[in-house]
Amino acid sequence: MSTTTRPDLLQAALTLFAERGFYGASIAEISRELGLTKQALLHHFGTKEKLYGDVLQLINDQMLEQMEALQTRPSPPEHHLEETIVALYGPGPEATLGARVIMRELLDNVSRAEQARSWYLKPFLEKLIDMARQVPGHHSRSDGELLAVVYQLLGAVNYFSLSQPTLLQIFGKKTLTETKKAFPDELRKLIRGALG
Amino acid sequence: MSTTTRPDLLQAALTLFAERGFYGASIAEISRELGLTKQALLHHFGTKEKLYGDVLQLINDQMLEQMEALQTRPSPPEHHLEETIVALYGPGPEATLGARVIMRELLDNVSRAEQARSWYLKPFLEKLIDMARQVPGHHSRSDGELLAVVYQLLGAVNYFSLSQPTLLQIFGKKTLTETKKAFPDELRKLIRGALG
DNA sequence: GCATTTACCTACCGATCGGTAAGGAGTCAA
DNA sequence: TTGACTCCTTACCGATCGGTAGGTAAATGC
Repeated sequence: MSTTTRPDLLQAALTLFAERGFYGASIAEISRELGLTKQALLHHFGTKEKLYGDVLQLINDQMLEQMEALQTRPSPPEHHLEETIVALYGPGPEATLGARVIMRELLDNVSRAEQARSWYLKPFLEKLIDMARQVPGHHSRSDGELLAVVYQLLGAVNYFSLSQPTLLQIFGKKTLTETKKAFPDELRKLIRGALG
Repeated sequence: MSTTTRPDLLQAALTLFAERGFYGASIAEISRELGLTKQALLHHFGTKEKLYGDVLQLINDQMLEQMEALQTRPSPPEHHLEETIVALYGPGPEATLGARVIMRELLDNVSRAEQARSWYLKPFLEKLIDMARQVPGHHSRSDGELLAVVYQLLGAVNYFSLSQPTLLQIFGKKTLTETKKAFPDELRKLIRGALG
């Protein structure tokens, strides 16, 4: 097995799935990105669905890796969750590629046949729920209640990240720069409000 | 022009665009939903792009209508924004159809050629920014800063709404019921935290 | 040194995509 | 009665979709 082709194809697939979605990105285009034919891609991944599954797996691994990197520095639990959420806010476009794919997956797997893929997200969400339960005053809350808290925080940070290109078109560079600058501080205020 | 066909087609298109996205929903399937041929649909709307534009227009009209309905009851400004955000939280699946299409539009118009459609969202966002500025302590803040606040609140409510089908698969009915029950109260706590 | 596997290719498949052409059935006004 | 218009049809079109079949050339294993 070539040591570079497969990861390169995975990265190209991640980018195109993020930009155009599962239906909008064709395997011909993904492979063309590297000067290959779609049959080279099918040789490595079998089907488009399997390629997509591998992309989701890659994103999941990267997210968990990032979370564990943060966990090495010990800190009070409420800070820990706050830092984890804030860390999800990557202002650059390439930082949000994974978030875009996940958002599309959340939207799509309602209708697509194979739905088992949503389970890729479970470890990540459970880790966040555990973190929330460590916060003073939340020890005895149920998973469901904590999921509400966690998901609102996830939405607050992710929704904006995904919308940045569109917001740039609507409001222009100057306003969006102000927004990006104000975002982390506002986000921390919001997190503390939500955690009581 | 038939008075029922066109709105029916629009509604079917809205549903399918919400479920499968612009690329995933074909005009053949949309029209088949109503027992017509795709040529009947093309007769009414010309092209798929135009149909999609009309769907966005419909969603925009409905959202502004809902906002104006809330505005009739006078209330202190911080309550007004809070109620507007909370009202966006519709637990049912059909209530979030518009939000799904908008989310897909936010994701897609990065790559699609015609980007002018994102302007459909501008009046809605500007109205929210105005509301935020009425809140005590926020009178002198810039549009960009207020956009950060508003967008975090939008994300907090919308991200969960869109994710409900997936969360049901991951966590099961019992946990999700807890989450839905806890959601509005947590949301209000979060909003008050964000607005200081 | 020979067999197998890997990594790609060209050629092709049926299905479906968005869209065009042309016309039929019904309504309505002149 | 005729012409115009609306609504919707069948019959296509070229392009592209995901995927299969079969082969080649190079690397790898024994």
